[in-house]
Amino acid sequence: MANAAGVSAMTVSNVINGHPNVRQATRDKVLEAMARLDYRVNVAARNLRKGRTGTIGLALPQIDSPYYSRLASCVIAAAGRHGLRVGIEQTAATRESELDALSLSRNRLYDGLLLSAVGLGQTDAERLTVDHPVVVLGDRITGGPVDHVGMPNLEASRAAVGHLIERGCRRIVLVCGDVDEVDTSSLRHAGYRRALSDAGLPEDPRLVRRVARFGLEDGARCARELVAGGLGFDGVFCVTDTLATGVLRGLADSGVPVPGRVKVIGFDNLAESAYLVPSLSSVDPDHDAMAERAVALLLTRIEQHEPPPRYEEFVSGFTLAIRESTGGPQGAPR
Amino acid sequence: MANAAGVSAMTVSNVINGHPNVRQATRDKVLEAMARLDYRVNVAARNLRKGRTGTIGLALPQIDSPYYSRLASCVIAAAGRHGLRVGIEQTAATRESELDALSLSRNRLYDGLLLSAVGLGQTDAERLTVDHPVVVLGDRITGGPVDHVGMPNLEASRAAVGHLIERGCRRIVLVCGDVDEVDTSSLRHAGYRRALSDAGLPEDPRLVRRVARFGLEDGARCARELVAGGLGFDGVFCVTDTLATGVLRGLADSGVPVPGRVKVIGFDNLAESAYLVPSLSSVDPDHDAMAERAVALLLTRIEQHEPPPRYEEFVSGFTLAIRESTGGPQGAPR
DNA sequence: ATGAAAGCGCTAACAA
DNA sequence: TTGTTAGCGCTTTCAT
Repeated sequence: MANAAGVSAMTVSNVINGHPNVRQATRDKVLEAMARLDYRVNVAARNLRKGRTGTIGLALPQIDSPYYSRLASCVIAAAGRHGLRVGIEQTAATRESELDALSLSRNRLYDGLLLSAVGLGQTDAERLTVDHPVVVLGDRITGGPVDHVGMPNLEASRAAVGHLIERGCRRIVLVCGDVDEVDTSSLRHAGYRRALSDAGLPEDPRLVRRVARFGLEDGARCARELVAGGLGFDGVFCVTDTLATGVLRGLADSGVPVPGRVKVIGFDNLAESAYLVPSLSSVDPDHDAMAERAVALLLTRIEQHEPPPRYEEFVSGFTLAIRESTGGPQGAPR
Repeated sequence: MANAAGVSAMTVSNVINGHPNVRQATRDKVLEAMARLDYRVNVAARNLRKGRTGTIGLALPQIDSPYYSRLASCVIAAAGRHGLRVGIEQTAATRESELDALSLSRNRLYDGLLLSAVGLGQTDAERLTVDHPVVVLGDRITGGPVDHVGMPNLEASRAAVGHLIERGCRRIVLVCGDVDEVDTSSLRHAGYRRALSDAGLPEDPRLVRRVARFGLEDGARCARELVAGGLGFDGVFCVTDTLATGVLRGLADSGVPVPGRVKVIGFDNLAESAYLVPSLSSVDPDHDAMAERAVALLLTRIEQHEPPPRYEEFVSGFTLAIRESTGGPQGAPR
């Protein structure tokens, strides 16, 4: 390539990287040769030389889920704005695969890792203080010793349940996962309890329903069991929209009208939620802000390779999207 | 690293790559040193030397859609089975970005590219015969000169519409995109027409509804307009489940009972479809088979770098998932 | 069974 | 402004 343009490799490099000290005539000569030979830089060689790949890893349980695919989309967009590309690693929510994803960065496949932790817990946090940048997403690991970007779990859940109460619900079910560890379920459980106590409503532990996984089928089954159990309830707060979608279906299976007899609200505000019948009310966290912050933070850590003086903790804002499932007026968006 | 183990770099390399000619004692010595130093291979250096990255690209319009995230999931799984990783490129369905994705492989970031073509058309097919392997997915480019993996569009659409007819529908709407070019819409349009003619039903061009995009909102709007238009129809075949989900919502907005007055069937069989109210009947193509075939084919092309003697054309099988929206018995899966 | 030499294609540092 | 030198860490080839 350099020969073809009649210059040195260095000059070609300077042209490609837009360095200033190249005469226009030389630049043109190089560009012409590049076009003529259909030249492409060899990224592998550049990576080796620079010790950077320009790619960050995003480890998440499964891309094949409305929530995570949206997260991925936001992260890819944010990374693109910073000139980075994104490699996706699916961990199936297992602790082991999440640790595997870490070592991929150590292999210098990635300059840094965004880890959506589900299998790892707070006790693993120290394993994440490795020699390359890591930013943790999700609710399992917070407060260091690692940078973290998360959601306003407690406040948003409190607002969601508060909304159900405002709409007249008095016996409100919480559909969540295991609440014994610090994670999404326990934090949102805390918000649920807070909202009840705000309103002076009693807690009935039988109304806290735990599901093993956050799938559509789990929500549907849970709702059918709930109705069959004959407990009596007039509101349901689900810790994810996917669960809530399943719950709506399970309630339909059981002949329970929504929002007539039971009101339902979810969390995540998936695109699909606005188009369900009835449309699903939901907590809408600021996904874009989270992704942007996570990528920006990771990039900072990549660029200054000393260990950070202090660990960053970012929590996004949120709004409530009120729709038919809690008696809101709206059908589908027009 | 080599020094630490008291051997040459070559021996370390042989151990890492599992070459046979290493004495057990030597191997142990190396493994011990690797563990002690927490050694990781430098993938960039390996890539440079080998001229391969072990990563394939997957270019698709947007990861943030139930259909494409599922495709990605299947492809990542299939690639994993073949020891490859996957880089995802979002093209926003534009022709330009799809061509960009091509040059990323030329940069040797990827060993080959799986291109889910939406912006490119048949006339661009020749631009895809480049010096690195490409397999095209989707319905825009078929029959070479490039390898292609696709769906049984005509037969599956014919079966879907045939099913509506069996269930008593006589005036069946088709919701699709532009049918003037060869693509998903035109192929499924052909299947629709075939099913009508199979049954001796007349075609009414007013029942063919074109939408600009395949989003939830497009389906919903289309359904509302359809009802408002007062045409009279008793069945709807949508070319994607996302459109169908929107249509169900639009019909609900218009007070039209499904399946009572109108029956609806979609295409793709998304996970969500089984949990809608009513649950959505759909064509279920074999996504896993497509992904597996596409990755296997790409790998073949990567390994034998001569241009292929002939271009491969793979079409997956399909089944129909019959649910409530066409009068099927099932509610949500139990 | 192990090692030495060479070089993949690029760019940082320095020299001209 | 341009070129020279060197080396990133690995693996292919060939020698021992």
